[in-house]
Amino acid sequence: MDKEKSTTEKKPVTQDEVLLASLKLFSEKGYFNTSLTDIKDAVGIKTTSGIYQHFKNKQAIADTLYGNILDSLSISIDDIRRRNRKVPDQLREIVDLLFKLADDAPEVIQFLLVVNIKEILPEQKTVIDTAPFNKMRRVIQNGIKEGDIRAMDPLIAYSYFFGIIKHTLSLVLSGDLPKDADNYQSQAWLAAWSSIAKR
Amino acid sequence: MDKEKSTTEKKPVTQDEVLLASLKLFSEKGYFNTSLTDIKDAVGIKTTSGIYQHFKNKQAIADTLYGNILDSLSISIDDIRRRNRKVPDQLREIVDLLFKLADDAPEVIQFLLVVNIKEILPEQKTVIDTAPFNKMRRVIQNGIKEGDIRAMDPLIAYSYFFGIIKHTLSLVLSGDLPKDADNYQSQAWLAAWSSIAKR
DNA sequence: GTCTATACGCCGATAGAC
DNA sequence: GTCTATCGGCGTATAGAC
Repeated sequence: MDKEKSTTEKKPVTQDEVLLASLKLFSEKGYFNTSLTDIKDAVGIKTTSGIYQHFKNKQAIADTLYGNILDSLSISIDDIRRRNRKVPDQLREIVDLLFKLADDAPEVIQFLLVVNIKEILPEQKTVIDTAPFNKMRRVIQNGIKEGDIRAMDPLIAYSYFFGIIKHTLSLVLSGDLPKDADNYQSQAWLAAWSSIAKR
Repeated sequence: MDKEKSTTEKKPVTQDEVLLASLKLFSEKGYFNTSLTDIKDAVGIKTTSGIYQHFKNKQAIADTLYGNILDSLSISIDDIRRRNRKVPDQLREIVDLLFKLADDAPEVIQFLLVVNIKEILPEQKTVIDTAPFNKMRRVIQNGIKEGDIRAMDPLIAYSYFFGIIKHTLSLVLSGDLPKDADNYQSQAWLAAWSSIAKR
């Protein structure tokens, strides 16, 4: 369980190393099953003290982790919206992104979808009140206005569309769907889009 | 959910009282944010010792809670399948049940959907490997065989159908969708069913 | 920035009287 | 079955030397 580095390497532990190791552990075992001792081991230092150089406490790690992930997601979505004019294309690329992340950086998606942020950080905003998710809702709102998506409460549309996407990703991450996310993407996109598209 | 304990008994704390209080706390604050002290307070005894009369440890509480909920769900689904011959009707009634529970016993749905059982009980089966969920999958399999549902991997169909249902219920439970679950039911059912129905 | 050392609160859990 | 009392331990966090 402990990954020791028998090699003697100097380790200036950076903030990013701590974040990376924590993300991995949190997504594998859960926040509450991860102690600072675990993190310190994963990072390769002898005591937990080094961690406190970068973070006030354990919560702060989860907090910045969460913030970073949301920020990067937010930026990606901005980029997608800039590059695509039509709403269906925008949504399609967002789905692309999420499925690609599920294969390439599963910890990120795991953290986003499975970890219950309210339980860890009671003061944090609900996922749904964060920048990237607001942007997704705005995309959907535009889709309704432009007539690509059926007239309905945007939040409901969001719920259907991402319900299918998230649930599929969840089953992939848990291993219940055995292949890579990539294999389920186009089908899932179609189902999700059909559930809100004007017919 | 609970075994019938239909009385107004006096002081002695029953197993069901502990289960009920724990369910409430777990679904409100999360398993790890709930201490035995919290449970003992909720139950109205002075020390945690009483709890150990009924349960070996804290995990055992969550374990039997989980088992009870799954059992009762399983029984309900059996009942639904017995009363309805056609697959769409069966699914419709399952959705009925889940939405009704979300309004009448939100803790139960919260526990089922939001609580990550693997984090609490690493030895437990995935939700998807439990009796009630297997039965739901079997319903879907039948639907495919009988031609009501499109030909596809049953697990994928499950993912789409319940992705929409679960996500909608999640948003209701979190308060992001402001009204009672009841208000979103028929629309959600239609979207979920359309996502897998033969067209 | 990393170490040694240490503090200490909280929680889960047990023993034994009533 | 509930109480009093208590224990061990883990996990978080700090102080201060290097």
